[in-house]
Amino acid sequence: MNNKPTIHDIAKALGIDSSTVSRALNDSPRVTKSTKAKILAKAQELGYRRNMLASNLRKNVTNTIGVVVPRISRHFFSSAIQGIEETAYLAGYNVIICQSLEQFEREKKIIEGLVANRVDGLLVSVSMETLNYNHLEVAKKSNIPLVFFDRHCNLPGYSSVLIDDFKGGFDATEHLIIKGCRNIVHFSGPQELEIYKNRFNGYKAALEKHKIPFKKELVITSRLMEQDGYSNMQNVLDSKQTVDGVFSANDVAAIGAMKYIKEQQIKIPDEIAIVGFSNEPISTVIEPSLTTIDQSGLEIGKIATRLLLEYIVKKEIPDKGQTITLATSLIERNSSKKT
Amino acid sequence: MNNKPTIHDIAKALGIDSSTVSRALNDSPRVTKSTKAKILAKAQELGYRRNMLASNLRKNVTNTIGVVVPRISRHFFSSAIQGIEETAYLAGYNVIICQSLEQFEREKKIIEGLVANRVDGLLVSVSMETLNYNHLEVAKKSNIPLVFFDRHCNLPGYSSVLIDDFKGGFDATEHLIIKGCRNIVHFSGPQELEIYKNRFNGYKAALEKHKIPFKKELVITSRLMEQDGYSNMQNVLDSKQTVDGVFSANDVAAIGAMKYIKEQQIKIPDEIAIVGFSNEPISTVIEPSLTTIDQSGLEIGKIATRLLLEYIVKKEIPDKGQTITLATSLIERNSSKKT
DNA sequence: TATTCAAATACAATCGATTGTATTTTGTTA
DNA sequence: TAACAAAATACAATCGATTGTATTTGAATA
Repeated sequence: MNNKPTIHDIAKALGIDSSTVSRALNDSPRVTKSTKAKILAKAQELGYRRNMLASNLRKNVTNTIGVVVPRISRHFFSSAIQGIEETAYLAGYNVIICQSLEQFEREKKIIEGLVANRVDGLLVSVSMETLNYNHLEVAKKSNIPLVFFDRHCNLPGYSSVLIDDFKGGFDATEHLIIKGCRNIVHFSGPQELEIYKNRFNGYKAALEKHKIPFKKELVITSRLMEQDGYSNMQNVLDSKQTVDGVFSANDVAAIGAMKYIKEQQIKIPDEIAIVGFSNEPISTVIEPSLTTIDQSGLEIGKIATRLLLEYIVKKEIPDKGQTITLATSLIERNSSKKT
Repeated sequence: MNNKPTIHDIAKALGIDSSTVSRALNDSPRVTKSTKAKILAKAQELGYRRNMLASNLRKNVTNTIGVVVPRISRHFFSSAIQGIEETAYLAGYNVIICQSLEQFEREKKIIEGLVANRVDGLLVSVSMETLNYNHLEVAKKSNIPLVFFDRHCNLPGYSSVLIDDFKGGFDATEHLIIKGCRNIVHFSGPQELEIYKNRFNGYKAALEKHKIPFKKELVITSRLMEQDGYSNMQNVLDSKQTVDGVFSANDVAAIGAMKYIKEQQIKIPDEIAIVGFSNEPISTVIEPSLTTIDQSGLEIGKIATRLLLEYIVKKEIPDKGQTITLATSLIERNSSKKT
């Protein structure tokens, strides 16, 4: 009772060979229907469960995809995970979800662990601290295909599924300009991450298009937590800059900024209009509701998984990766609804 | 290049036996320092990574804990996961996170998968659809210890780490009563789940203590999504009931209700006061901010993991489980701040 | 009934690491 | 230097399932 039954226990109980049991449990045509029935009944009776460790070791496949995201609690990532799971399960794959919590060391350990556990593929959205890519090369050396989604590394030989951050940043900024803003603060994230660089470039391009001079003192870089948005806003207002608009590279920091602005009795959007990025559910709850850039996590997850599964099935990692870019859309709400 | 190096490759390259390599890589005292150094260097050179499948199969241990939650995007669960991960990593265990999305079938498949992959233990918070516990018994039959957290099943032989839902429900309701409410609606969840039953019982007990007659038409059961809160509120107001308070068994439904109430230009808290449950971050963002019951996900995760690790280390599943109940606290915010 | 061939099943190696036991090597002592 | 204990290493079985090959079984045909 203590030890879990194996195919050998079933074989012994029926006086047959374990290979036949294995084939029966895998519904092989090499076993006759009647013995299959006997084996299945005995398996049921003994409460047999296949030991996937042994099976995977022998088959050198795990039917498992490892997913690494910065934080599962972010709506964007949890919907990406949902897209990943849906697609993976349909293809018969399991998914292991891991969060780096934006820490490089954790990310590194996680990837080493997933590689040691021989996942068949990896879907990665890197942390804000990831400047060095050796831990990712480990996967490649182990012949494990890796697809980036959303937050990628600019490395040759990897595929990525991204959203059009440049366009998103551009649209957000231009929206504020059209609403009449001329002094637009931008909250950006670590510039090592392509997504923040691109959103920032979109911001600059929109200013340029509308002949508004770029002022670097209006760009504040942080890790974009709620507290960062709050204190960034405080700093920029304390510095006596003229500010009539804020484009934050994520919603969470935008909400932090709004909390500070509201405390100061400054009117949103009339005195300062605000646009966020990601369309977190919280952006519909805050008052005024937050204008933001929508990015479909579900879709990015599905597409990235499909791409990864292609590589897994073909058993080959392409020499140069492909990049798929998904469109974003601006969702106008009250935080920018100037007349 | 195609195949990953094994201990045998290292052994062959150095002209020694693979058992020595294995011992060296595990830092066994049975291997001399100089050979250890040679082996480590060669392992490094070949890019060796231990195959955990083989190792785990042989050792009959995976150093992995499986976690099943309804939804990773809920703040309470993502902080519980953080507590679980912290505790587990310190003890040298990995964590596999899975979400049932409140679906029984998914939960069943997930648990079967985790059992087949021979996790060393399970931490489970059941879905709203879980009425039947056979899939959980499977774990016990496989000698895998299982600890419930937050949402448990009333099964003998399992340990649980819970919060004091009765007290939480009682406090929430009494708080509304003290604020002067006499017609308090309660949004409850599926009664099969102990947590909702207990919150409901707390609600009834508070009414009773204050001699307010219980009216069953003021209790509405749903799955407590935001949309449910919205339509529950609509229904109860349309039915022309007198309502001056709402105690929702979670924050998300409370927020749905608030959206409807605000649309109807009814004043919160003066005409209707509201209390939620869970202290989701969103409850500080909505206006008025939501009074709620705080439950520490981090703590519940840590304690449940410690308990599970005890069972894993002792290699025994106790005949009768223990139940640990954590205190809750009411956080008063503006949605109930009547004068 | 003997022969043949296909279907069903058994045998045995294998996946990669671990570990108890056996053997060899090393260093120490007489 | 021979003898011996201790240290270092080699041998071989094992974890549980899979799978190519070999053998047996059984049915059909001559």
